[in-house]
Amino acid sequence: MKIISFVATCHSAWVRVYTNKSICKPGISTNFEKEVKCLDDAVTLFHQMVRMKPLPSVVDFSKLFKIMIKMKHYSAVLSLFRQMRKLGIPISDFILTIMINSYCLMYRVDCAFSVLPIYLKKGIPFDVVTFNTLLRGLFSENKVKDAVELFKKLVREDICEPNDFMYATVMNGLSKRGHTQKTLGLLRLMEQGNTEPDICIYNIVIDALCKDGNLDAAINILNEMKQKDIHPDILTYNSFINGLCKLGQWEKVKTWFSEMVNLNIYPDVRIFNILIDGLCKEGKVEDAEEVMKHMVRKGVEPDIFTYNAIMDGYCLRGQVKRARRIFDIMIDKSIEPNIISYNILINGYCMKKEVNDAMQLFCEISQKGSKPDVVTYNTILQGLFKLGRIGHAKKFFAEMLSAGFISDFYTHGIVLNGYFKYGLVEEALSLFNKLEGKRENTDIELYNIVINGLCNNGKLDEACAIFEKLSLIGLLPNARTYNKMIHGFCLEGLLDEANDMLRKMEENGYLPNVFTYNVLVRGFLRCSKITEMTTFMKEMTGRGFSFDATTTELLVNVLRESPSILDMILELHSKIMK
DNA sequence: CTAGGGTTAG
Repeated sequence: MKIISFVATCHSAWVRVYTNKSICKPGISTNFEKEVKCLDDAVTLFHQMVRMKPLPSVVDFSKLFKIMIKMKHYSAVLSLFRQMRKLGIPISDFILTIMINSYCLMYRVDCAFSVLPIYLKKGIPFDVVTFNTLLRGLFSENKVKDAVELFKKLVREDICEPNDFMYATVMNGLSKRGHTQKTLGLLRLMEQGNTEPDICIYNIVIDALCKDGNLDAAINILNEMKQKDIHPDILTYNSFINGLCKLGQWEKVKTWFSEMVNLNIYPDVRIFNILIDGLCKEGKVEDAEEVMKHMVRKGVEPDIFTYNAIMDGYCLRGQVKRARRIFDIMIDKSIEPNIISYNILINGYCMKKEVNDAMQLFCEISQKGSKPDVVTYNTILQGLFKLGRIGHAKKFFAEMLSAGFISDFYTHGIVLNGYFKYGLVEEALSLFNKLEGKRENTDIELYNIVINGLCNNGKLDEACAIFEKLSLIGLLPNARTYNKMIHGFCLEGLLDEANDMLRKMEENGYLPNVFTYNVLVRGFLRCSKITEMTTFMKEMTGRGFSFDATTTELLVNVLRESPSILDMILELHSKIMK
């Protein structure tokens, strides 16, 4: 059954159960929310409030600040807070937490810590919320080490007893930054302590495992949770369905979707978006559009995520014109495109080498009230390098920096790769040296690019020197690093050295993969070392790897010259085919 | 009135 008819069936089942229930939002209506529409309103209200006699309570000030934070006027909140203190208006622990949070939301966790002395001065005790807010701030600036240290300190020195909120903050911070095992460790720690993990905690762990593609482990956690009589909710299903979509396991997606509906969990726009995005990434954009029509019929309105996913789906298939039509439809439905919508289309144009259209759209962004971001620049840079428009690319990179954008890891990768690809070794190394000087050289992938670039430009010695330097910087080579080095040795016909590198790779726990074998086979092939080549080919096919296009082409050429290896090739071929 | 979990682009 197709996904769409399946979704439809599930949905009708749900609608039968729920049609009579009305969904009511909890009413958080305050007078403020209606009155305060912009920053000016908030400031005006604040000045009215401080003149009132008697003064409004600290709760009212908190409410006002909360609204301002919602409107993202963080620095204004801080400035009003300073005025409050100057006027001698009493403050509370709530207000102080709001200040800490404002700093954190501005990515100024250092300033957030400087609020702590005010607690001491006013005799307000720290509580678990104070530290929890600070932990969130640390994570949001990717200061994982500091966050973990603070958390450990709180526990070790008995400064505050972590509650479920704090565990959730730390676990979410860790899991979102790839530390799935540490997240799992904290779950186990909780189970030993006084705080019982709740559905939120389990969802964090399950989501991390699903994102890693480790669905089996996620299911184990789900079963543990069920044994404690904690039931999965829509977010749990979200994680599983997302994980299954990414693995392309559509049959299982159906099973989980139907299970969810049978539990009377109503699919919302987010879970439909996951489904739609999964279908689009797999090239099934028509199915995705069907799902979208279905959700509209059921009263779930598509949002910007829905449209962006479908646009990306068409772009990935090279149908930028259709993507553009979706873009226009979205605007007709009064959904304002965001920078991601533009980036998707720009990427679509760049993939088709239509960089002029991409540039035109780039110019439209600011006219339409949006702002380009680093992704926009990276996408266009990549497009320019792809077309070999080096001069334009250099100019665009310079423009990006002078416009105040901070180049990121992707930018550096794109520019370095581009320079090396067109033989601009000097420029590449000059940029690389700058990055090393700014200590922006903490990612092994950056080194992989440089090693690869040097090898491809006949500078094997310099590549070796950089490879040797890795341990000094404290970076561990990964499988790609070894592959690039092996590739470099093979290019120079240094097959013994390539073999040594392969040994090192295995010693450090990396099994040769499909790239390693292809590179080695090509290396031996080029040097007509047929016996060695045969050994690798057998090992390779034995592990289920096949030859890529470049290797196949080389093989065909070699066959013309030495037909004697034909038998062996046919034998290996039949092994791969079965 | 302060804090926690799910979807998009390079």
